[in-house]
Amino acid sequence: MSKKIANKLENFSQWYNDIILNADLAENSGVRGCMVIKPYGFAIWEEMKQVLDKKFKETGHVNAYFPIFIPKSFFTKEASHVDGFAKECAVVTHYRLKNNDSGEVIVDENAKLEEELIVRPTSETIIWDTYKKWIKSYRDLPLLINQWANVVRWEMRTRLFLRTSEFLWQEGHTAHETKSEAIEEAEKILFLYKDFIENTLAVPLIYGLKSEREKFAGAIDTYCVEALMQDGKALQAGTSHFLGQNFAKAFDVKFASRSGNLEYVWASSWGVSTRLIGALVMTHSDEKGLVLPPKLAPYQVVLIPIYHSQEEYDAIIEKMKLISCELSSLGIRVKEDFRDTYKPGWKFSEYELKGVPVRIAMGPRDLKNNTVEFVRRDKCEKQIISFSEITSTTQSILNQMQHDLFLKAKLFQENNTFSVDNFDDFSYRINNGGFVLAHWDGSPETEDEIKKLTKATIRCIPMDAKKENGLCILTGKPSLQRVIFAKSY
RNA sequence: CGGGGUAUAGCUUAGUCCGGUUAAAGCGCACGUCUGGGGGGCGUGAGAGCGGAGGUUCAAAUCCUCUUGCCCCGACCA
Repeated sequence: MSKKIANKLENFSQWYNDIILNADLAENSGVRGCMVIKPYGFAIWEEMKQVLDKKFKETGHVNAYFPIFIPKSFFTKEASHVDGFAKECAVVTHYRLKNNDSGEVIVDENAKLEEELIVRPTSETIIWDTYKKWIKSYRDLPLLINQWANVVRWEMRTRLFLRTSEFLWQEGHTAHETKSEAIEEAEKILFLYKDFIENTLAVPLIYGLKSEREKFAGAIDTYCVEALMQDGKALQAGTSHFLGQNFAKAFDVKFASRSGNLEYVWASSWGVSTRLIGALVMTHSDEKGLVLPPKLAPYQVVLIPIYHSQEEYDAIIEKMKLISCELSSLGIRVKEDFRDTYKPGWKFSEYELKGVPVRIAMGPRDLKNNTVEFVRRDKCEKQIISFSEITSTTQSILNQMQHDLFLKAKLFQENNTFSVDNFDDFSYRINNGGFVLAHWDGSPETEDEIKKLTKATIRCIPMDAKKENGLCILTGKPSLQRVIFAKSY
């Protein structure tokens, strides 16, 4: 092995970086805090986009595109929104360069913008400024729009996929006639995300509401889905916000209601980002490299010939092309790696690093016996199967693997979820990683104090949890239900 | 923004303390060859003037000054 992957238990961060670099998903760029998403990593994002986009369309949403630049005055209209983002905004102040006397390129100070432009950290403001023009009557509602875009948040410390200064995401922005419709929309999307992430990414989640401290700047309520990574830290995987009438009021978006009154519209917004690729890596991968759930794998099956002579090569390739056609016709994504410039062993390692779910190899021995060597990535066990079984075995293994990855991750999550009733147990569990269910008195001050003492934050307040009287682990004040704490990314 | 570290070939690093031939190695790359069921072996070769600027010296990767990038810790972070 010429490529080395750090031990996952000893150095999780290094392991994570090694997986991404060796699987060729992304790399750091010449721009501080920004990454290059390489073709293989982008292919995974494209798979995600395709599945999600279809779900959005099926639920009545349409795509559109809004500008990347937001005039500062728009941005400052919603007070809590500004507070939330002010410290991490990139600002465009000039529109021209020139050469100075020494021939260096400098900013032309005479080309200062009259009003600075904010590079969008999210698009609520520009979108609501636009919606004001679009919404006049209840007949214009609901307005259900999504956009696929990049956003910029000037982060102090960055990590590939998990936190970069620029990232790709989708953001949905909807406008509704009534409060309950907007809430219903926010919840609908929450469950759409949950379904997508659990069934397609095979990443098990917890879901619920964010606390006052953790919710989106400008929202009334933030719903979230959270996943537990293999190092015991939580990762926010998606959020959906009920915005109330906050943005409608800030941007004066009113509509004539059925009863003829002018009313402010009700809003939601929601998003998931390329961070999901980070979640995927940290949930399933192992010491050998990336492990991809079949539904998202750019290649679900890779075909690798093993041969000595040209005659063997020709005969094996001919057979493999038939297999390839047959699998493709079933909608299975197949990669034929018939290159003569790399050896079989090298290819085996390469596709393990890249997490391709199924590897089918065929050598002279197989050709004679009408068999292939079949290996599924998560188990890495070889089995010899006959030609006639290839399609059925592939189909069932892909399904099984998708299922098994989820179950394995789910089991990990369950084994690392604890319920505690006093602060000592709480600290102990938090330090060892995992989700910790505990009573909390509901005050932001207590949440802050717990964060200061243990670095744990409230990941979410479960929506479907049974009510249970208890005492706050920090203050001893009464509490009606447990909330979920964890250290997080 | 505070504390610490680091910068030498495409990559990973040695050399720096204590200045002295043509700056070294592994991986990768190219070519040849033997190979071929798990990143194979052997041989040949190309490739850097040591982050940048200035200084000390007969002589600087090595010493001094300034500067820049990156990494880690902290602060910060929906």
